[in-house]
Amino acid sequence: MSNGFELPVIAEEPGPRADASRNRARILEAAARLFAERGPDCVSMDCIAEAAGVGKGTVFRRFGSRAALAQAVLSESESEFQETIIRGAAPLGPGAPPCERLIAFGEGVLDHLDSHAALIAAAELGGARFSSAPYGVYRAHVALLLAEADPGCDAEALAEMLLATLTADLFIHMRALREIPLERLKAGWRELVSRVLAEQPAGIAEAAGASA
Amino acid sequence: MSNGFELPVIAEEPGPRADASRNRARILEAAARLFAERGPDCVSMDCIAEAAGVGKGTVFRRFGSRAALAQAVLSESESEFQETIIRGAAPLGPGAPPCERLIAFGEGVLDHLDSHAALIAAAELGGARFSSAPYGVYRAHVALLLAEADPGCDAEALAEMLLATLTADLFIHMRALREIPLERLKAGWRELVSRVLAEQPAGIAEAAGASA
DNA sequence: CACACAATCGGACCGAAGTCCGTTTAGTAC
DNA sequence: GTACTAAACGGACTTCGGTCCGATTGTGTG
Repeated sequence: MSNGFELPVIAEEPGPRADASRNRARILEAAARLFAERGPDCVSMDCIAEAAGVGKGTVFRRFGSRAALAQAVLSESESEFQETIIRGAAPLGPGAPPCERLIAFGEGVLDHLDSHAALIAAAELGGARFSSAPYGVYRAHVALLLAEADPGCDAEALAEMLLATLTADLFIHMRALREIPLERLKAGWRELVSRVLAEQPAGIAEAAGASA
Repeated sequence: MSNGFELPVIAEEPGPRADASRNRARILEAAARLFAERGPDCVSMDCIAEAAGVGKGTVFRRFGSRAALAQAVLSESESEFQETIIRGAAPLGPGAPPCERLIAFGEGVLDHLDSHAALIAAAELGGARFSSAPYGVYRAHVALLLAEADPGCDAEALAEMLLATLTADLFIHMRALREIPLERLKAGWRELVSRVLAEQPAGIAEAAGASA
């Protein structure tokens, strides 16, 4: 590989080729613009490829699928939100009691959905939701808060169930089809979380569990 | 339309043509068989049409979409379950207190998912879940039980949120990907419902709601 | 600068859902 | 039995997500 006189080659990361990263940026830009202009449902992948000035194969090689492209378009606002959760001010960030943080978290997600519902729905298509990076972060965050607030509960399962109430599909159904205003959804979330984390009269689940 | 001597034509319901209903039955039979044999994800609509001995156009004219066909295949076991909920024995049917009925309902849905997850997932594709007949029944049922157990709550919103924890997508994710056993999912549901319907220390949601 | 090679490109291609429309047929009236 | 019509039929067609592979090009080397 090298003789004694050259600089040692330390796992030289090749780095992406110039045209590759340029095309990646072009595609993201075109996708973001078209999604915003016409709505994600009215933009095909061919269309994005053409607008970006690349072949369709390139779009799929870079992003793998339509859902993944939508996730990539969202990733900026997404990391911003995650940053606020992890290092931001209370009650969203650390400092507030877990119940309040959980409430603030759900309200934050609902706000996020309110601005990008269609795009987030596209990013969650076909089970992509569960394998996405943000979902992993959310799951860990909610489970941690639950465990902190009530060490006796099944935080893993409850976290996943609580997150199920914050999907884009349900949000769109509630807002558009059933015409429930955003504020009522937030109130519903507060109600749900408050009840889940209220002090439990001992042994309720066990007593009712007889129906199994 | 008629002279005075003929029998009056009283909004004569035409009824379906013989070939139409025969084809409908054939398609349902073929779809049920193929879905069961190969799994819903490995059966195309062309394939079902061929197996039923009809053209693809006929399949779509009868059922409208893949999701709707899956719903039709499920409808028998579905109505059975609904019958049990409405007129069956307690705690699933009437007679038990609402909290226990709600727990039994969720456990019943989870059992249903355990036997038909893939097919139910196919039936819920693309927002079809919310517009399906069963979802309407479930929503009304859960909202009624919630209102009965706690007249002060937002039963509509809570019902929709609780149902969100019983989707096929989440079930498949929890069972297959995260390897959570059925019994733990049921325990999670019991825990969730018990907490939501436990006696509320007054004013929790309002106190916490300051984070909005 | 010429070369080599690996990474990238791009568009032809594929399978599947859903639509369209010319053709066929069940049911009815005579 | 014949004629008529509304309904149903069926398969060609369109669109779209995703794959494949031969052509192209960026980049490091001598």
